[in-house]
Amino acid sequence: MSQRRVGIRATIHDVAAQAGVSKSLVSLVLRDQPYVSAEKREAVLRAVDELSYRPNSVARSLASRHTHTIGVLVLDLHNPVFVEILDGLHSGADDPHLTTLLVSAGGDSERERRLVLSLLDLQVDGLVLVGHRLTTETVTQVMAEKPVVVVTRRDVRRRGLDTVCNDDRAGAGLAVAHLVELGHRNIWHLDGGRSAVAQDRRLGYQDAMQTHGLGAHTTVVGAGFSDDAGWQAAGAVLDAGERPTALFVANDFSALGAVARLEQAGVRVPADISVVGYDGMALAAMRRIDLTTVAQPLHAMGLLAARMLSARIQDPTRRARNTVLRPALIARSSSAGPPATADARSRER
Amino acid sequence: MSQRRVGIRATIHDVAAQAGVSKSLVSLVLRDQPYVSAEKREAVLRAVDELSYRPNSVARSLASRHTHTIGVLVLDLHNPVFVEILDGLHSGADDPHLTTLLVSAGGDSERERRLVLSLLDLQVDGLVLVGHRLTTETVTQVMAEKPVVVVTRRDVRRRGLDTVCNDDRAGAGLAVAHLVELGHRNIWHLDGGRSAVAQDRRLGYQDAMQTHGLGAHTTVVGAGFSDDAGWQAAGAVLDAGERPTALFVANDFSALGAVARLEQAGVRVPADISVVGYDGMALAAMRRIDLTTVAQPLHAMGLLAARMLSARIQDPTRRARNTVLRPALIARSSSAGPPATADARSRER
DNA sequence: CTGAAAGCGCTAACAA
DNA sequence: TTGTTAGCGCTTTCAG
Repeated sequence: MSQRRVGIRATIHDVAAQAGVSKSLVSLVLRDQPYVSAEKREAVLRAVDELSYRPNSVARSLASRHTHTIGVLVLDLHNPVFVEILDGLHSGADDPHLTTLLVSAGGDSERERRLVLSLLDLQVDGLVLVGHRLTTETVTQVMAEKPVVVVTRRDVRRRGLDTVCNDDRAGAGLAVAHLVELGHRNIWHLDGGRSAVAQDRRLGYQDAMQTHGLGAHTTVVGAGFSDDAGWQAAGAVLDAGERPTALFVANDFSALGAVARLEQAGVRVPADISVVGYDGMALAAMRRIDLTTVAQPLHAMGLLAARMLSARIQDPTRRARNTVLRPALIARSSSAGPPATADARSRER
Repeated sequence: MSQRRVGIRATIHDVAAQAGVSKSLVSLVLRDQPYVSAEKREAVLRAVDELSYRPNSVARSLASRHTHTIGVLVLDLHNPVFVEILDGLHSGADDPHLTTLLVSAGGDSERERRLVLSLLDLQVDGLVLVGHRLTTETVTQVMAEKPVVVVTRRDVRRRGLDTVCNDDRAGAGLAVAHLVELGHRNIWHLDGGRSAVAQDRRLGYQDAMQTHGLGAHTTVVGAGFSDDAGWQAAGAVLDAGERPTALFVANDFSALGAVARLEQAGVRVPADISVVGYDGMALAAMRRIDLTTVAQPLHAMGLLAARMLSARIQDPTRRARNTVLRPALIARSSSAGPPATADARSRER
């Protein structure tokens, strides 16, 4: 048995020596190529086992020009929405020979750029951007090197860029329809700010209000996507002369902040004001929270992104698709009918 | 100007040709080595720029035997506790030349093993395990190849394994002390199950109760680390003949589940029963939640792990440390004094 | 079926 | 200072 220093990995060379064959033969066996005699194959496998040999994937990549590795940039690991997309991504990339490398810069554009370039330098076979703050220029540059799929954003439009999103406008429509169906008419929107996603949800809200003949009640209060933003905006709602009976909030976190503010002011949810969020993060289903929300098909989005990427890696000439998935409303205990008015109460008798 | 096919990256060879120097000279310039004349350096840099050359780090690693890359295995990205540790890790590894590769298998031991081995095959310079479900055997095998730091677990004890944890027993003591100080005597514990961490917190609770002369009230209800586990266990508490005035729960998620169950039964928190969690995840600070908790210094733990790893990469012979950080109690609105008894009320006059 | 030989793109002595 | 020469560990023709 050949003697090796501890801590130093055996190489294909050691295995070849141990098995009494050539390097190439070992390589063939390891890559499951046909045309290797049973005896030799067995000898090689035995040597591999004895030496606990594992191929050096750096060397392998250098020679073979592909790494069986995909890189994933995540905008923000603190946001469960993205993490749930990652779950889908993992189930769509469950080939045991495929390694998924995650990277995140917490939304810092410059750091994101560096990380993505590092991934490229590591020769990943493709990239998934689960949300990002990259410049259009950087995205273009990256696409020129490797296949890229973008999830949740569709504002960066480039020929050849695959995207997976949910239909934010339609989703906002679902929220409004749900509330209208419960009997609400005075429905306000706490918006998400200036991002493309926030804008779509706002437009969806406005459209839907119009459609339901509620144009006169359309009211947008500036908020944001954070707990705190929802808290502040709800404060503004409370200060308004006339109060709505329902709030459609741009995302779940903000909705939670809004609920907290309302309850703190003694306004009951949903008895006095109903609240509907957006995203459908698993957290919203927690018993303590139990928020009605428009759920994006997060898992499906991740899964699809993984499939689109591998299709593109297989066939780089494949035509890029912009896939838009339909969200679904999940009714929970933060929404109910509007408080009965004296008028309504008398009619109920 | 040399002609290259699109989509194909320039190599050091192209740069050398373009600049009219040798490959080695380019390499020297790129690695900021001294002893390169200003003119040549400039010529190289210009060529690099013109060709948008970026070194292939796979080739670089193969030749130089190190990758400037560290691998991080995360037990569960859905748990904010781990994500907050990651934040610390990133700030401790903020060298722009260092890339941190994240990998997660959602607690699947076998997949974790494969991922960690992949990372090793990619020749990462070191590994951080932020929670893990690896067997002791796998950890030992991994340590034999590269420096490893384990965060949050200290049950796998190996010479040469660095670990960073918080002091769970002391933390449990803080929770009990807080409640005792508020006037509680009948304090129960909803535990976290059989893991080493859960056990430490349980033991810490039991010790502390003893210390405060409350041994007779010591009651442990089996629960777990999830929202749902807390919900169930709180149900059991409600069904008990005599009820405690305070609950110390094994972690924040479980505590949230418990609070939800109590409130659903009309038991007010903290008016009727106080609840203290453990971990100090940022989520617990959300307005809607506002949970009193024993906070681990998550950021510091991550930061420290990063520093320990780089120290170990620098000097592999460095003696391993088992660092235990002190947690701190954060009082929020889920804890208050016990409900005044008739007796106490009369005394208050 | 098997082995020899030529790289993959870069670093690292060693000369010059 | 700069260029030449060997590899790093593996894959991949191409003979045999």
